[in-house]
Amino acid sequence: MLKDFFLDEVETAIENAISNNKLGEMTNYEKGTLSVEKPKNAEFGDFAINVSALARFAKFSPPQIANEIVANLTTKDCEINVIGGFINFKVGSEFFKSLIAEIFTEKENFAKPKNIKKEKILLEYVSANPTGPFHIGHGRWAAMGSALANLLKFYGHEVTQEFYINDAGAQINKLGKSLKIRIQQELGKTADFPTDEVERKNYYAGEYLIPIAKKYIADGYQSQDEDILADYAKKEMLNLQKALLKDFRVDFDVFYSETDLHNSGKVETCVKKLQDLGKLYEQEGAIWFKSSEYGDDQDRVIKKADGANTYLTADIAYHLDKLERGYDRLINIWGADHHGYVARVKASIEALGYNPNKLEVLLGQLVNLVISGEQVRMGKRKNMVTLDELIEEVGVDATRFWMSMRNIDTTLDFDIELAKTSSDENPVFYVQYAYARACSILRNAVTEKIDIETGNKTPALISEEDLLALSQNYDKNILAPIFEEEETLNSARKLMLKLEEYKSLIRFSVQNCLVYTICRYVQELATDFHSFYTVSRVITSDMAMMKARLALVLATKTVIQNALTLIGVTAPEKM
RNA sequence: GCGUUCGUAGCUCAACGGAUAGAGCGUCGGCCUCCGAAGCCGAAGGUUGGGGGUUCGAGUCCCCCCGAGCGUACCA
Repeated sequence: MLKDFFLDEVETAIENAISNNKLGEMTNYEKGTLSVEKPKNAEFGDFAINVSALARFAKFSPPQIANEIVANLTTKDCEINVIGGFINFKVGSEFFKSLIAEIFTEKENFAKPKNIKKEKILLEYVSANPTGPFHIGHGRWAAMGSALANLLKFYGHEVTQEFYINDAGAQINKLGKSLKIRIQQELGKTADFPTDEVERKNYYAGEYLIPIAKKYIADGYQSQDEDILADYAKKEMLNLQKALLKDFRVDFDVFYSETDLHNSGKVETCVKKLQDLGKLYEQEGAIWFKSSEYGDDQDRVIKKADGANTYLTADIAYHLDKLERGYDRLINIWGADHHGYVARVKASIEALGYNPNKLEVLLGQLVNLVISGEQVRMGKRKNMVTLDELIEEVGVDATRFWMSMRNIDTTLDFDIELAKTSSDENPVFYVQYAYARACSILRNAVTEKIDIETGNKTPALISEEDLLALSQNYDKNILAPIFEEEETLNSARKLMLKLEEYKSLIRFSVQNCLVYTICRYVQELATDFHSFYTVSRVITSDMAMMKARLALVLATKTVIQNALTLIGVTAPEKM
C-alpha cells in the first residue's frame, strides 16, 4: 500500500543520507520511528511523513532533516514538498492507474495481504444462556463478532466461531420450574408465578415460554418432571436462538455445551490438574484457586462448601480445552459486566502453564435503546426489547450496521427511529444509496433511451461487452482523461485515494480487532463517491471520458460491496 | 472504598504522542430542463470535565479531583 511505499522510500533516503554523512550524528537511530499520516490540509499533498522525531538523533532541526532526506529521495511520479518537519507527497497518475488495475484484478480479494503468518484463532462470542430470547445487547456481540470473524478470515487467518452454551447450573432449574407453570396454565390448571418479588426471581416469568409450553403439549409429552422440562425448554430455546442467528447472518462453527463439558469429565480433570500443580487449597470447607498469585485481586472459589463447582470452574476448564485444541489465539467478546472475570481466567491459563496473552478479551460496553429521544436502559425487564423484535422493526442491515458502527468500549445508543428512517440521518441508507446509485449509472450506460413524447430511440452509449471489458481487460490508459480535466480532478483523486485507503484500513482493523472502522470507512467512501458523482457527469458522448469515469464507478462499486460484505450488510442494486 | 470503561461542537461519535482537534445529525444559506436531490456545496458552532506533571510537542501518557456506566458472590 502507498503508506508503506512512502515510508520505505523515506527510510531508504535516510540510510543514504546517513552513509553520505549528511544527517548529523544519528547515533541511536533505529528504523521504525517514523510513520505515515494524512496531511491536515489536502493542498499539502496526499501523504505526509513527519521527521521531527529524528531531531534528537540527528541534532538538526526538523526542516533541515526533511530537506536532507528529500535530497536523497528518488521517488518517481510524485510531487514532494517540505513544510516544517513534514515531507509531503502528492501522488501522480500512474499510482492511480495501477490502483484501479489492482481492484479489477483482485475484485473481492482487493486488500487481502499476500504473505501473512496465518494464525489459528478461536473467536468466542454471544455465549448466551438458553433460558430466554436474546436481548439487544446480544445483538451487538453477534454483529461485531461475526464481522470480526469475516475480517480475520479475509485477512487470511483461520477462524473458528464458537458459541458457549451456558446450559448448566441453577438457572436451568429455574427454567424447568417456569415451564412447568406455563404448561399447567395451558392445561387449564390454576398455576402462576409467585407475586412476591424475591420469590419471583426464582422463575422466568416472561411470556416466551408460553409457545414452548404449547409445543410440549402438542408434541404429546406428558412428564411434569422439572429436569425433563428444563431439558426440553433449553433445547427449544437454543433452536430459537440458532434460527435467529442465521437470520442475522451470524454463522457459528461450534456450539459448545457447558453440560457436555461437565459430562465429559473435563472439568474434574482440570480441577485435578490445578490440584496437582499445587494451585488449590482448602479453606472454610471450600476449595480455592490461588489466582492472586497471577495478578487477580483475590483468590477464587473453585469448589463450593456443598461440593458443587462454581461457574468459574467450568469456564477455566473450557478455556483449557480451547488451548488444548491448539489455537494460537483465543479471542472472547464479553459484555463489560463480565470484566471481573478476565483476571481470573487469565490467571488460570497462566497457572496451567500457558501464556495468558493468548487470551484476548474484548470487553464491550452495553447498549442503550433510544426510543423517542429517551434512553431506555437495557436490563430493566419491563422495557427489555428482544433482538428479534428489534430486527423485525428495523431490519437486519440497519441492525447490523448500527450495532457495529461504534467503538466497542463506548456504550452504544441505538436509536430505533433513526435506524428505521430511509434518509440522510441513517448511515446505512446513505451507504446503500451510494451503491445503488453506482449500479444505476452502470445500468443506464448500457440501456437505450426512449423519448417518451416522440418515441425516438437513442442507442446505449456503450455495449455490455465493452463495459465488461473495462474491468476484465483493463487498460491503464483508459483512466487518462480523468487527469486532464482540472475542475473534476480533485473529487476523482479524493475518491481514488479513499479506495486506496481500504488496504490500510483492513490492516489497521485486523491489528486492533476493530469493526467500527469499516463502518466509518464505507461512509466516507460513499461521501467521496457522491461528491465525485455530483461534479462529474459519467454518461456522456465523450467516449474516452465516459470510460474513464465508468472505470471509477466500477471500482467504487466493488470496494463498497467488499466492505459491506465484511460487516454483513447487503449491497442493493436498487432501492 | 477498590477495580474497570468512559467524559471531545446542541446531539451521536472520530482523531498510530504530531501541522489550524475532525465527521454525521440538528440549525442557517445555496444547488435539480441532464446519470437516483434518499444527493451535493457552504456557514455558524470547541478553553477536549477541572487542576498539576512528563515531552521539542498531550484530547492521547502519569498523578490528584469532579461526574457517569459496569463490576466488586461459596449466582450463572
